[in-house]
Amino acid sequence: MRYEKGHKELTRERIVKIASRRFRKDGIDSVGLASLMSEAGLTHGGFYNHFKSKEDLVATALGSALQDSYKKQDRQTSEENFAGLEKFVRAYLHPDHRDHPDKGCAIAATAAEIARHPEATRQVVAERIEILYALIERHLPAGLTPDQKRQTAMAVFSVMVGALQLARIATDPAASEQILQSGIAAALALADAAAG
Amino acid sequence: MRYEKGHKELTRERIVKIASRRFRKDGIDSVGLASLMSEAGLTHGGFYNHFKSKEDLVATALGSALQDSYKKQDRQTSEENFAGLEKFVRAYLHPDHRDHPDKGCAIAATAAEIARHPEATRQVVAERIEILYALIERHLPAGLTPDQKRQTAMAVFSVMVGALQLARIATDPAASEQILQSGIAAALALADAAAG
DNA sequence: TGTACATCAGTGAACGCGCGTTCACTGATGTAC
DNA sequence: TGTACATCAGTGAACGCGCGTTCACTGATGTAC
Repeated sequence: MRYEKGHKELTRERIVKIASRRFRKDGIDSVGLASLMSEAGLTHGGFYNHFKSKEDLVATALGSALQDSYKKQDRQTSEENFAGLEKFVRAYLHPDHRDHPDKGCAIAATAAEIARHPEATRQVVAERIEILYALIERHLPAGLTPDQKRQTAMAVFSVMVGALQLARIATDPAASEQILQSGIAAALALADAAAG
Repeated sequence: MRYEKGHKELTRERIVKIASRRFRKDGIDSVGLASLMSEAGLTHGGFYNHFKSKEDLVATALGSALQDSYKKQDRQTSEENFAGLEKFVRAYLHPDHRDHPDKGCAIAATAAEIARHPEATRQVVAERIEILYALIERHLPAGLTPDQKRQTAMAVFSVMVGALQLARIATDPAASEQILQSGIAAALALADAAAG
């Protein structure tokens, strides 16, 4: 049957939103198209009206998830100074984020898996990561050269991603908490050291 | 048919070695038991003579991969000082390691996936990570308290894991190289700052 | 030393199931007249 | 305004395939006598 104008676009957005949550929760490979479509209230046959392949959806959903993360972070930590960076880092390495990957950073949730995907998908993600570096750089001292800023932003994000993943693996709650804390301290120390 | 003494143990070790390589190369979920057994020159039916489930193999193979990593690192960087740490960090964040996950660190290759596995599996991995923290701590200045050492070791390893994964995602070779360099600089700065 | 038998690592077929992808079909709405 | 028809998002069955797991069977070797 024929549907009202805008109906297809809404359905597509619904699929992308569900996929971006499920990929972060269960990993990309584990999520089947049939279960995804059924969660969207559809049968799986219609998937290819919206995407040319699963890989197409993967790139779209990861890109969307990362864009949403930035919007959220930007709203919360708009101050372009060290305090803003501290808020950003503390929110990222908060137990809430550790315990809810499905609503969190898609990089931390799928990094190793993304690395095994085709260049086209990695390119989409790489572009979003560039934006994230830029977002971190905005909070760094003005005196630094662009290269120093980029270098520091990369290191800060590396420690954030690594610490979150290690905290998620840890079985001992105290050890997990300590990893988060060490990540916060390290990220801030790196940003601070770059300033001095 | 009946086999010579020690035959079964050799077969088991062969399966574990192949699994530990394949899990790092392709991810845990993507590797099927049939293809694993066939690579070991066996049919898949015999798998359950050696392991009680795929999950059993996953824990065994990850534990084995990590143990092998430590042996290798220990041989290469036995100096218990900053120079030893620098060697360790530079080897970990070397392009060779980035480009050959199948022979590298199992944490960096599967971190987010491990976090989704049952507690028993995560426990095995968590114990190996503890050993890795201890290995890093041996290279830190003697003056630090045990807590300071642990905190620093966690942060150093976090930045190593995060940087390696981000370098593997990057599509631009120069950006990938820069991530590795920023990780090296950051890991050493963190260890150095802890000393001062 | 020679024979009879128990052992058990590995075989190969089968279980039900989900995978990504294709395709002929449906039918309410938008469009053309 | 009313009728005829084209559109196309979504349906549901089917494709070949691989998944983890189970199980009755094989047959060369080790063991007992």
